[in-house]
Amino acid sequence: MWIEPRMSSFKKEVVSLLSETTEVPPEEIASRLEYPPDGSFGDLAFPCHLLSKRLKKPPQAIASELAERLSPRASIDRIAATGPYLNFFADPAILATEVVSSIISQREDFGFSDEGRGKTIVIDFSSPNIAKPFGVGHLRTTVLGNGLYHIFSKLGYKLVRVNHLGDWGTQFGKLITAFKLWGDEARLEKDPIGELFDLYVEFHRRAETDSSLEEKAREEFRKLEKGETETSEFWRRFKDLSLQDFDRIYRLLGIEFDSYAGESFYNPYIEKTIEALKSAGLTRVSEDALIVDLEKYGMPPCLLKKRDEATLYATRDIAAAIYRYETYKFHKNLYVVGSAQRLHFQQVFKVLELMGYPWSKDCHHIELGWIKFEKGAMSTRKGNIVFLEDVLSKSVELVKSIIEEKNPTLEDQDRVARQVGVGAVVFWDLSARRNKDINFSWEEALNFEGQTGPYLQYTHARLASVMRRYGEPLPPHPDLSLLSGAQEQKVIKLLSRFPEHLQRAAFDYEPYHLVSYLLELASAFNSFYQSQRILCEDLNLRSARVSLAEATRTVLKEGLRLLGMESPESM
RNA sequence: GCCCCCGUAGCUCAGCCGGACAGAGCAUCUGCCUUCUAAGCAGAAUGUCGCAGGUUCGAGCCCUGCCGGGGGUACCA
Repeated sequence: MWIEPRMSSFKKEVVSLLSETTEVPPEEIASRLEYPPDGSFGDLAFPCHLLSKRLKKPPQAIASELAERLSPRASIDRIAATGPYLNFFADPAILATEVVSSIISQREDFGFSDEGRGKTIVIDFSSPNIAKPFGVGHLRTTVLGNGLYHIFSKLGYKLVRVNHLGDWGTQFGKLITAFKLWGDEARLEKDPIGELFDLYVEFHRRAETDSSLEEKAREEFRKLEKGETETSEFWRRFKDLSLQDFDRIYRLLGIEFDSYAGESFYNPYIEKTIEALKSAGLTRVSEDALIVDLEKYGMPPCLLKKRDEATLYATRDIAAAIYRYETYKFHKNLYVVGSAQRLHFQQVFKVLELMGYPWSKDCHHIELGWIKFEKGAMSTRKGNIVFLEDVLSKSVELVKSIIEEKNPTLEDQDRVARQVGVGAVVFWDLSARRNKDINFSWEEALNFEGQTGPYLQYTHARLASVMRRYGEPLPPHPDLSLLSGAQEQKVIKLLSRFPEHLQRAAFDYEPYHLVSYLLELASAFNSFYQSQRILCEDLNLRSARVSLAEATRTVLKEGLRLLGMESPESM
């Protein structure tokens, strides 16, 4: 059960009041409290169905009885029964003062927690395959992993971002074979990824009719694993060229890694790992392959070595997990990888458990849905793929033309276009829960209206603009109790919930929770903005509203940062 | 065959632990820029929550079966 670790003083008050009178433990009360669907019902609701069995009374009676007995205190303004619900209303003045002033004073640290102090989380994400183009399909793991990195960091954890490059395996045998047969040296220099990609597609096309190619590829990979010079040279070159290409994309997205230890990195640890498995009596030979039998656990066997002695990715993942524990002593070890690999990770984690590692339970596969095309799935092998770089640059171009049309005098247009263009694509990817398959369409990924990244960025720019117009230091002692209007209160209530949404996003490994929260916040603010003037005549009210605007700006900006997006000051 | 995920408005998706009338955005239609950025706001319209049973005071949510889509199921990752 998810227990919310931090509460506003209003919620604490409600919890303790209810707990005292009903003798239900505070934790249970806290976990049962709901936000009413509509503000007119109240700010927090306690469903009395829960007590109805114990007290042998209908919930409606319990609610009205409790409403009679309980008296409001401190930050609780009013208590009322509505049907089976007991509704609590927060004191608007106290709430406004508490929330706005704490955001103003804590600034971007608002929502920070030290729950993760002294704990390390290893997060494996992005992990593209060397020598293949970086497709939109790779966006999910990259953006989601980066989001989780920011979110957990904010909760005080120390994060180790690992880019587990796919730089090993039979695919390199294929590439080397193809390059030897049909490679174009000059083109490799000029357009490395393009050349390698075409060779890869060519290989698979020809392999359909020529089965000797697959055999040649396996032979090349065997040479690579043995460290033969000529083969290793090819590999090294392909890898370096690819990394340069990826680096360009990571810079555009503002993503960094702490380690690029990919599959090849663990090569020296493989034999040791296999020996450990053997001496633990876990392995056996079956159909000429070395396996760990997992039938007892309802899973197919975990393959460690193929018939031809070459290793598989399960072997490398086992070695990598052990390495990561020994190196980082992680509290959690996360794999942000497509759900297609679910069984693979179940097998790997089970093998680690059988090896006697108690930390195997701290390894989690953060499953992701696919990015699909209307016309069937993407496949690198078949060559139908949309390059992420094309999507990003198209988006940036489109933003540029919109700026020219809407805000031609804007300074630093290229920079803003990049921030907004990239932000739109990043946000699009985060705009559904992570295990959902999403369809790639240019129209949707490059939409800038409604629930989109640019909408949030625009709201931020608008706030920044108001603050510029205000042009003075923040008022030192605003009377925040003046923020009693319905729209102001709605924004304030949402601001107060930022920490819990953050917490929930971390708990579920689901940045989407943060996404939907930010949309709600932006919408509530825009609603307020449209109907009330912030820089109004009444100076006391102006001070209070400016403070509210600044608090909203702070939370929006910080939220966007956590999602890996920038917040332009104007756009 | 077996296992897993998904099915909610024309489209894309929310719906927290079973709880108040099933909600947003896009698209469509109607208003609002001489006042803080209209990439915005206000409003209208749109539903057999895949189908059939069951559990429950109460089911979009839990259980069973079926239908449809996707994925996995020993030498790709």
